[in-house]
Amino acid sequence: MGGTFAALRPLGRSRLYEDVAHRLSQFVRESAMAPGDRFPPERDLSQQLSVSRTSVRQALVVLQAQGFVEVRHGEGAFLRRTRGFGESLPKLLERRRRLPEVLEAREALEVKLAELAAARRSAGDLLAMRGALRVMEREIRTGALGVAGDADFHHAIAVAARNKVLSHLIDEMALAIQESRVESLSEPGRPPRSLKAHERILAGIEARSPARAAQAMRAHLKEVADVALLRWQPTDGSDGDTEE
Amino acid sequence: MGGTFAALRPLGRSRLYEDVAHRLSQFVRESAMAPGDRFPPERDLSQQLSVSRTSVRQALVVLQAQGFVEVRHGEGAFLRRTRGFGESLPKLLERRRRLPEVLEAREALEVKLAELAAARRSAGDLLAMRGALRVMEREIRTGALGVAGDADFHHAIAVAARNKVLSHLIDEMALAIQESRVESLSEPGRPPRSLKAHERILAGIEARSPARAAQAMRAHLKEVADVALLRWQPTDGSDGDTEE
DNA sequence: TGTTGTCAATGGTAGGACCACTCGTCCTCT
DNA sequence: AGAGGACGAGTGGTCCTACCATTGACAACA
Repeated sequence: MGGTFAALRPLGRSRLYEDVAHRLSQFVRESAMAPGDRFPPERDLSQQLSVSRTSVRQALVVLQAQGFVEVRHGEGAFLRRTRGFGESLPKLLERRRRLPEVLEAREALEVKLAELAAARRSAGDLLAMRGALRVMEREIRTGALGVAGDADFHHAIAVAARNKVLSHLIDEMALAIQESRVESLSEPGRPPRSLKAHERILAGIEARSPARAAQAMRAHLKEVADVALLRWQPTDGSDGDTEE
Repeated sequence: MGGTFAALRPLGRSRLYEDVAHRLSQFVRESAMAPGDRFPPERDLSQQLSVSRTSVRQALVVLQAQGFVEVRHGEGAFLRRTRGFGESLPKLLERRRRLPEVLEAREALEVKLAELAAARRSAGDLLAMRGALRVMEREIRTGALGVAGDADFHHAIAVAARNKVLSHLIDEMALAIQESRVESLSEPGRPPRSLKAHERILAGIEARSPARAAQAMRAHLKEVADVALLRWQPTDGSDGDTEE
């Protein structure tokens, strides 16, 4: 195939509204806007950036969905918060190298979820968890990795924790976590031990012991992290981010 | 003023693209779409929903920014994940009554941040934290609550933790946390004790002791939660959500 | 058989028209 | 002079239409 030429890489054009959003984030910084301040009118932005109003609006719609701006009909668009303006989690997670950070965040959330689940779980929640483990067990017995049962189990815990905010946060990282899950369970001999770990977590939740459940979850994720990190550390070194 | 009539409440019209996004989430559920499946073309959706293509596109842009769909030029829009489809954290947090959930999520994240900060903080990070506490101390001395210094301190910890994913998650909740911060510091006698708690956290981070830092943060947030919850519990009872 | 050109399907952007909401201004009536 | 209301400019919300850009499939061709 010969050499790979950097100049001939895919060229992946970004969407215009993303560029606009990026420009707006620059504007926020450079003009030292503070929360509550108003943005220039859409028509002005459209003209100054030489793009259609449509594109400006799409950018604003995104920024609003992310909670960075608030658009009020008849009044204008206002800055809500400055920190991390324009950065979205999906974008952040798509850039690889994030593995260690994802695992740390996952631990923070899932340990708490397990703790809460132990305190609040209903009988139905336990049923869901047991069902998930049975699925995982059957998967493993038939030679599969057990990713489906694994995912179901953790999700059942999230449900049992009765906290939509935490559930939402873990869902936001779902794709990235799924990757690390597959990664981890692909390690020879890992699935059965993972199943055992899950059973210990379940035991803690079943016994309504937040401390035990949390501890078991922490230990479980610690193992996952160790397996995953061994694979990714060597490739690492610099961060890979494109800072300005 | 007489009685309040539910039928005459502000009428707050939602934006059309939000309705469209909501319809799409219904569609995802009812048609039992699975990740990877393709949505109908924009033009079709536009016609079937009797809205302009513009509105459909805005909805898709939002869903894409939230990581629920992936739109590929020339191919179509594809479902990425199903869980929590269409729900956004800002929307979730705007609906009040979320206080307890926010505090639980905050604890999960900040305890981990403190732990990581203790392991990774640089000398500069310590400077930032001390600076924040000095600001808070001066605020209190001049009769203010110390919210600015408080916020700065926690942010300095997030920076020192060197984890952009966790930082991003905490930033997403920044507004809601700020509310609880004000709430908490408004309690008579609270600011000075909060300052003391911060100093204990700083001591743990300074000593590079993740365990102590985490424990101090946990204790601090426990106090915050106790103060806040006493005020909100009475009003509580049902969840306040509008489930279908 | 493999290569290439073509075309239909689909998303991306532009521009203009018009509607809806907000707020300040100015006029009118008392 | 003050209160109330009419009006209009500014700004976001939606629609429509045309056209560009990318992709994938299929047919035509060598």
